[in-house]
Amino acid sequence: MINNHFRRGELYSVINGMASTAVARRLQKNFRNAGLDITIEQWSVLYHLWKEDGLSQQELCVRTFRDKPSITRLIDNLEKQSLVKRVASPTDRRINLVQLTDAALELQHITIDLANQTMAEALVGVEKHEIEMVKSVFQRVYDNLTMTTHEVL
Amino acid sequence: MINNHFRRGELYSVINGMASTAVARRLQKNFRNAGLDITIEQWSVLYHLWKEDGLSQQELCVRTFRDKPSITRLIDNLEKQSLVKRVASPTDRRINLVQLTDAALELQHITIDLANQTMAEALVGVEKHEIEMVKSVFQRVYDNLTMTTHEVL
DNA sequence: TGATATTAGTTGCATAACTAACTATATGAT
DNA sequence: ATCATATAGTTAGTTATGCAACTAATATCA
Repeated sequence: MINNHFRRGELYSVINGMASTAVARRLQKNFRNAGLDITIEQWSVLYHLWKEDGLSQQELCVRTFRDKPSITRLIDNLEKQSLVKRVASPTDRRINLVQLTDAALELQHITIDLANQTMAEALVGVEKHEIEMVKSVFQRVYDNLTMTTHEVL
Repeated sequence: MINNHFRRGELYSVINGMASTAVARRLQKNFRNAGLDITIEQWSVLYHLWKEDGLSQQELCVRTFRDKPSITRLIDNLEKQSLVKRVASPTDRRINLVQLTDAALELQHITIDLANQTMAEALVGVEKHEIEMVKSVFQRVYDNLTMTTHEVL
């Protein structure tokens, strides 16, 4: 019974443990070795802006699964490094549109190559269908938790 | 080609994104709602001590995938809350053995139940064999990265 | 034995996370 | 038009993470 408890308790560490920590650290190290002075968290924000420039901070919260203060400070730090700038929305002055600078556009290909390379290293010996299954499981986990959150609130 | 890049880049967010964030937040919220004033990181340390009490800080680093300063400060905070105490090893005075207090022993069943309950919510609609596959994939990812780390260093 | 290297743990610094409380702007109801 | 409410973003406080540099204790070996 205790054994059963522990086995299930370990599921948390599976989802939130060794693999994600190891991948994050390796990606950060690969950035650093390439002389890139950005964190993976900053990179993940840039990543969404490369897909669609000029997103609001609120929209970045949704897409990166972060809360508002986290995005505020990530944008602060990205702005310090002149990688993005905040531009007030012309139609709603509450909204900051976050826009990439030329410096950030230059980082795109290098960093995405590094991310691909890192994931390739990480996924040696993992089949395509296994990756799809992990994605699908995680999508269900996310849906389970966010849907019940809304119910509960 | 850019599309291909982006699709692969997204793998990082799969491993380190929505699902793990959502599970961590839910577990933390469930602790809080139960009046438990510990963080999930503190809980993850206690979890390993419940399995084996009196581990050294170094051993806790290995088991929780954290670096030494992280463990130092987690133990600091756990000690402030009187959940663990540091005891110098009798055979090697460099080593701190971390021992659970009675207060921590009392938390064990409640928090493990909450973790089980949280994982049960998270895993609704996920088959046992899918969980096993995720575990297996993550183990390979971890091995890939830690083995090449040692090679490289 | 004595110099050197290794190991365990701590401290300082920067970034990031969550919560709660706040400001400013916009929306809606009366 | 006005007052209440909702939304976008910021600030403050606590905890956590990673790296680098440090101290203290032990191990190695010449």
